[in-house]
Amino acid sequence: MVRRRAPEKERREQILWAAFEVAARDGLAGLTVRAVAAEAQLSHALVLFHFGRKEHLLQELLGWLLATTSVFDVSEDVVGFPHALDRLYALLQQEMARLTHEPRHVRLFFEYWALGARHEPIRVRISAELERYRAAFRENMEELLLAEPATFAGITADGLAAVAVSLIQGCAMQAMNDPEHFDTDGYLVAARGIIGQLAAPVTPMNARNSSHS
Amino acid sequence: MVRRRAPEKERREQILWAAFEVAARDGLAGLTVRAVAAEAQLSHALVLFHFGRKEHLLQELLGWLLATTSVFDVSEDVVGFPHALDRLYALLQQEMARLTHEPRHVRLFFEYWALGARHEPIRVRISAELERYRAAFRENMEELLLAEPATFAGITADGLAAVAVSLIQGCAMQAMNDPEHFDTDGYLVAARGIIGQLAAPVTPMNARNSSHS
DNA sequence: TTTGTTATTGACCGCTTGGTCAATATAGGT
DNA sequence: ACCTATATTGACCAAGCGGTCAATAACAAA
Repeated sequence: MVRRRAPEKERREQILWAAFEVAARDGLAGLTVRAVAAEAQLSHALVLFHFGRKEHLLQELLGWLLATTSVFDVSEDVVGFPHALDRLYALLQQEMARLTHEPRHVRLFFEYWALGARHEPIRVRISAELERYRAAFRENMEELLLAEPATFAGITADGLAAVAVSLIQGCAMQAMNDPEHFDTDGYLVAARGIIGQLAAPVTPMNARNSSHS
Repeated sequence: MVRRRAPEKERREQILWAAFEVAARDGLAGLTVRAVAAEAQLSHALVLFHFGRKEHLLQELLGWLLATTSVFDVSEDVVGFPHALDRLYALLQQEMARLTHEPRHVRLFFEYWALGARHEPIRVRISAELERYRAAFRENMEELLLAEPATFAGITADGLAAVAVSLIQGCAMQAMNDPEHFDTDGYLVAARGIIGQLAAPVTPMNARNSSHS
């Protein structure tokens, strides 16, 4: 009926946003060309005109998701802390906060992860993103390892970074589908406590054996 | 063509197994009534005859998955160790091994988790399973907390159990889609190292400050 | 105004899906 | 052998899917 022409770039962004809305609401299973078109109030033929195939839309939505998600703005808030341990705390807390502020992005990421099992190009991109995620922690972990080489004999920075990523992913999985029953604060405290044991500077005050012997 | 009558229970199990094969191969998106029927070499009408609706098949497959998956046979191998920490090690290692021995079960569980976001009855069952999973660790964690209450001030057994579950889930997510690039052993060593810092019996040999001062 | 390019649409196609149903073959009790 | 139960099937249906295409409206350039 009412037709308004729009430049290609603008339309594509509009359609991608609509695709995200649909995927966030109905899951990737509900991401149909027609549903996206309805969300954007366009004809479904126009969506295919701009993206060629649904497959392209699916892949570009993943690109949009990875680009849009505010991953690891490590810069300002985190860098301030002098100690590596404090930066790790801040990093973890920041990521936990992101899980609760952008749950739809995180959830969609998990869905793409599952899709990646049977879809190689998507699997590759998801793996790369996870690797990028670990890399953001690795630097920090190397500092921790250097501080106390004897304690961490045999442990690699990669291993520790992977563990850090697990802490975030695992919290997301347990909390997202059951937010009122899962104690996110208790989780954060426990995670922080564990990390604290990792590399707390050894002084008489917090030395472990002060409570024994 | 060749028709053989089978008692209801037998047929249902046959169909459920076929459903698992299909879901493991093609994902829940590929779990169609017809695909299951083809896998079981039956007509698709027969599948609907025994399960009524696809919805029922989907739910019963989840039940089958949770029942079949060899979760937490804590009994024999683990109970043997006298120290809580060793039992925790064994538990973690056992679960890690399960991830690699039953990857299809684990992957399907993740897919049900994602589906649970828009499907309440499934979400409820998944949440319950995760809770059950945490409970298996909680008992162990309480022992650790009792051993050194000062070190873990403010930390709850629930929080620690959730962290333990995260270690397993996170490892699965990072490793499953990228097994040759992810260092599972390094992960396990790191996780074990972290836990070791948690509550290792304090002796001159492994006391942390032995490398300092 | 005319012309040419392109964004947009509705109609259409072939295919797959979940689900129903009458017809039929099978087994067990008598 | 007959009869009743039910397990099993192929045919059918409406709905929704991705994708194609000719027709058309909007816009910029001439």
